[in-house]
Amino acid sequence: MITISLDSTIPIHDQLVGEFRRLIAEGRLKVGDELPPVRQLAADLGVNLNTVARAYRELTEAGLMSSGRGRGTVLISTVERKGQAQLEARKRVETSIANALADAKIAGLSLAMIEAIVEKQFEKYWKSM
Amino acid sequence: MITISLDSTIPIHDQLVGEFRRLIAEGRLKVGDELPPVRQLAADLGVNLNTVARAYRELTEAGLMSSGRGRGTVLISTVERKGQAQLEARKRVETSIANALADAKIAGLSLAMIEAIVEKQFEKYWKSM
DNA sequence: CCAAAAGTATCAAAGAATGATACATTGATT
DNA sequence: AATCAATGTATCATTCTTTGATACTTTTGG
Repeated sequence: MITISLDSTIPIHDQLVGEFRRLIAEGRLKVGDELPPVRQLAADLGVNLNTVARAYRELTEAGLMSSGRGRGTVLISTVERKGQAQLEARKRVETSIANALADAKIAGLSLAMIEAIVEKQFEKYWKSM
Repeated sequence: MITISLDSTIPIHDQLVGEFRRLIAEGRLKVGDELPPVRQLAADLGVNLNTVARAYRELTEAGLMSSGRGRGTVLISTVERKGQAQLEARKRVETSIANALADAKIAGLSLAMIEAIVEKQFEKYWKSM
């Protein structure tokens, strides 16, 4: 369900945050669902428990999860509409899309193929709504 | 023409590579165009010349630029269709798009707004072709 | 009430990014 | 041809980030 790349240049905790946000956006994680304990997920992935804990902390600070000693970590929201966060999100998404499309174009992918990729992702997140 | 954020979590040399790839994809950098000397761009941006040099080196290793002492750095290609690079690019683009859309959805952006953002970027790169 | 399980805190170690400085090569000017 | 300025490159130090090892605290279940 969660996959990471140990030899990627992007930090593991960032990858983990991305994976969980993906699961949330896909609707495969619902409010009330419990996340695996940090030790268990860390062991499964072969990383340190602090790395997983950091990901959980960032998700918690984003208002998506709630963590507590002994209690575990649970999803409490699937959206973070924190006031002006939407404006920042807009810019962030814009540059992410721009970078991805530039990457694709320079790699020589055809316009049709790129459109297919984008369409596929849209359907993944908004098909059943 | 090139803008970076000094307090972003993403490394400056990565930002620079992204900026140049964007300029290439937009068609604002053409084959034969010379890039600014590392010292000049570094001074303009307020960073170390090694940071710029590293970005140039990565772009050179990608087959897009050609650098040499005394000569400077020049754009030699706008595409890198290195055999199996397209397959890797496909995956990379797919996860980039997935992450961006998940980010947007969780931030509470409307589907219409996200579609507008994506459409705008497509036009930027493929309008005049 | 106790023990197991969970997240948290602290500190060390490893690695990456950035900076300071010196070097080597090219090209233009004379 | 000689020289010099301009350019990328190499080397090393420094700072910051990430990751790891370990101990601590809190909750829950029996």
